[in-house]
Amino acid sequence: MTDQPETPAFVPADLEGAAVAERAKRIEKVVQARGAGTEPYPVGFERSSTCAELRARFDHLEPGEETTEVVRVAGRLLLFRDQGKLCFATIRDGTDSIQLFVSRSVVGDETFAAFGDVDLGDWLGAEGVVMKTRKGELSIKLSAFESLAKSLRPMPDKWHGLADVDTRFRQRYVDLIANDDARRVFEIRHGAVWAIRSYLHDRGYIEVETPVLQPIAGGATARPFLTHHNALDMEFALRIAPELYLKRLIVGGLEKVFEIGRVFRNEGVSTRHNPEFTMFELYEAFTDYHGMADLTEQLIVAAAQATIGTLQIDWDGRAIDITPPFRRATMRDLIIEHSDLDVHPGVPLAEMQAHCDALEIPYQPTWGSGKLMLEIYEKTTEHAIIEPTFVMDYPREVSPFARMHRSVPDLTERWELIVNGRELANAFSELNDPIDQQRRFEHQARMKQLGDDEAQGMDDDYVRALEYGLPPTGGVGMGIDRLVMLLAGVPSVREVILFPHLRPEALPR
RNA sequence: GGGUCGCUGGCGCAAUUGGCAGCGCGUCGGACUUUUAAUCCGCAGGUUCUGGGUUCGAGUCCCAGGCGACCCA
Repeated sequence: MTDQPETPAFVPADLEGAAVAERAKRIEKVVQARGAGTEPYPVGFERSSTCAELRARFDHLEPGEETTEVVRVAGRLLLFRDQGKLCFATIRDGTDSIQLFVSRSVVGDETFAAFGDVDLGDWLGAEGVVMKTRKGELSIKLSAFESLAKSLRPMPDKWHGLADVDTRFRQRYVDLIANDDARRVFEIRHGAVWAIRSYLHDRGYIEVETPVLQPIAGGATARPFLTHHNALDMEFALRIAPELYLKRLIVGGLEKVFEIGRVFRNEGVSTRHNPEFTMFELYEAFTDYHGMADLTEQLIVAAAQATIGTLQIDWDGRAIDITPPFRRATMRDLIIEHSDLDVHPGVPLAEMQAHCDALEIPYQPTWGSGKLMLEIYEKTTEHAIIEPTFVMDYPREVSPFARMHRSVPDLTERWELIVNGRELANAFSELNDPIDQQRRFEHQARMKQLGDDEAQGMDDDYVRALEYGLPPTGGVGMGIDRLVMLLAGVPSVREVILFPHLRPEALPR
């Protein structure tokens, strides 16, 4: 420590005007506290209880009742109500909040004056007996307190909170301090992930971790982030999906595996897309895409019940019922419902292109009828599906890892689960014929050569794994972020990611 | 990538046709021993995102840029 480490000569670039003065004033309090022999950032504080524990234990007290139990609590100062010789302060810890009852006649003039010097946002440790005020508010009757961490920055508006979305996401710590809703969303997120893990653990699925750095980014259609391994002097991609590694594990005899992990896709940032997001993928031998649909329904129900306790969801002003079974309908039938067009991959290309022209859908000359069918579906149908619906049987052309349909040519055994017009999950009966897989990789490689930079790269080792034998397998992937959006009822993926990616902050000169 | 909208004290928001930049919270000072966004009195705090332009005069109109939101591709 130097002689005057607190000297406010350094002013952070984001501060101007009154904020600079406010910060300087608080730094001065730090200096004065140290001068008086008190450390504003002490090494620790031994607390006896959390706010939630106290509320559970002493909720029964009558208004005006006082116990003799001395407790020690710690929390951030949120509200301060000064009554002259008596003041009330609300502090919050990670569990709940509680009121401090601070009387000059109880704590003495010196401590009372010191307590008047605290600022909203400070972390405080408090000691006192548990009581209820005459108005019935559970409180700690303060006998002593100490600063646990002096806050140098002013809190946002105590009533309106922090509304500026830019600041909310860039300074999520402030958002979490000020906005109850922000904390609620991340509690739901935790609960949903925990519920999924718990449900699967109870049924014998094992959780694994597979490489994030991959020589070939496969298993999904997306542009990867590329990076360089110095020692090996080779390029790696950050994974766009764990899929191909998880299926290698099924080959290895792990019959029920899943992974919850970050995947990376090199695309724009928007309300719906973050370049890194959390994917849940699961593979299970001796089942198929119907089995995956049953399981997915159960996982969503488990996540909902563990977090919001209901299957009736209000998503952005729209009522959605997620009570299973969800509707299951083929893509072909759904397109007929929403557009009166009966299209499928067997329709001649020229006819499909004419449909696209009529719908003003742009397309590449290399695209076949299957890809055009998907385009027509996305344009006419997907956004109109509100209630949870498994859209079954995707064209083979757009499903390079799904197994051929057992009875309909040119289709695959694949579904996507659509809720409120958005894709929530995606599943297949997995392709396990190594010769077929080899051909599909070759087709993808040709598309890549023709300029499709989202086409799959050839993965020889994956084909080699299939040659050892992948048993009949069902697989499903679900976007955790989107599931949390559904459960929390929020419209933007940024609301469910603690630190979403934004353009670099523009600081004043 | 295109279109529309937004950016005003630390935070939340006003400002009629282009005419003295205001209010609430917070800060600072004062009153108050059972408050609940405490209340009451008073003070301070602004290069209206940045840079140009039009004008006697710009938060407001025009051009360019930055960041964000919404819609479209």
